[in-house]
Amino acid sequence: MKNLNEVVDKFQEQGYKITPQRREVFNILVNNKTHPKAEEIYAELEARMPDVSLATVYNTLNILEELGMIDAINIVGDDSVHYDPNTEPHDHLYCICCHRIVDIPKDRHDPHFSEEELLGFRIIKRHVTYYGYCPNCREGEDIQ
Amino acid sequence: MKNLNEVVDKFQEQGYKITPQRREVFNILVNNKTHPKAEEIYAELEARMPDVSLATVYNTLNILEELGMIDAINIVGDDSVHYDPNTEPHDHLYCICCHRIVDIPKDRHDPHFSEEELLGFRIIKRHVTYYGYCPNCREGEDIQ
DNA sequence: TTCTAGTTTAGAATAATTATAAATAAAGAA
DNA sequence: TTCTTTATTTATAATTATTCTAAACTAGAA
Repeated sequence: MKNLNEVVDKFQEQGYKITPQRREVFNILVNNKTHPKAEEIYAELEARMPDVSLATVYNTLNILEELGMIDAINIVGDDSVHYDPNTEPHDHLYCICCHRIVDIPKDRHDPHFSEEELLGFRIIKRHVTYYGYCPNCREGEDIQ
Repeated sequence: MKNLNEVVDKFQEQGYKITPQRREVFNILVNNKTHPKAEEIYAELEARMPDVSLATVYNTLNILEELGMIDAINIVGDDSVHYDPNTEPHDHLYCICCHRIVDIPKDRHDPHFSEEELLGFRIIKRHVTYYGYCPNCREGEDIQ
């Protein structure tokens, strides 16, 4: 999800209508690096469209995921799904302390998976998440 | 969780009592390779102890996790937590079709992560999950 | 402008998990 | 063994994230 038009086109192409609510969700997600959950997107959306419903957010996210425009991420110890508008394969860092999710630049580590078969499985995608303490939360390091 | 005594000792060492319910949960988990969720453990437990409560299962699992005797796993598209009594670092394969989780033998792939720092994060653990179709579900391959 | 099918909305329903508080039982001490 | 203390179990209520429902609404084609 790099730009609005790309998403709008894909929606229309698939017979989904473009509503102001959906357009605003798209705006929130395009180039968003924060890996928000539905509730967070709803909070931001509600600030701009007071009468919007949470169900609409879920509905839009589900379609976006189905169309492959966002990825769902889940994190051990966090019971809501986070969404990532960057669907290029990349890994994540999660801070156990402040609960941030951070992208790991693709070139940065572990040359990325490219097999399409493993133990007889036909592989579709791979999720890699590192759990740890982010630079901010490491202050006073020896505490944790 | 390779054997009962190991778990029983650790519980007592930490001041937790050993009840028949807990002992039975341990039995279900020791050497279990199926990555069960609470509900599944409860079903098996109930067959042996009809009056047991689901809350006891959750309570026991939470302590086991806190003591590092099992790991929680979560899977995109599956909203319950699965538990892995094998706490040696290893990766997972998940079948999108039949929802099985399978261990990837450690030697089998991707020499395992050993860094303890990445982008300023102090890393505690890493989760790697491959999503795909297992050998059984691949039959009639071109369907999916 | 009209029409229709898809969408939004509020609220109910569902599912996984945690919290509560009374009844019970483990395990150490007498 | 029995007593005592404190943790545990149980049933049930509460909570949280998400999905469902059905009536009201609207995008977009004709």
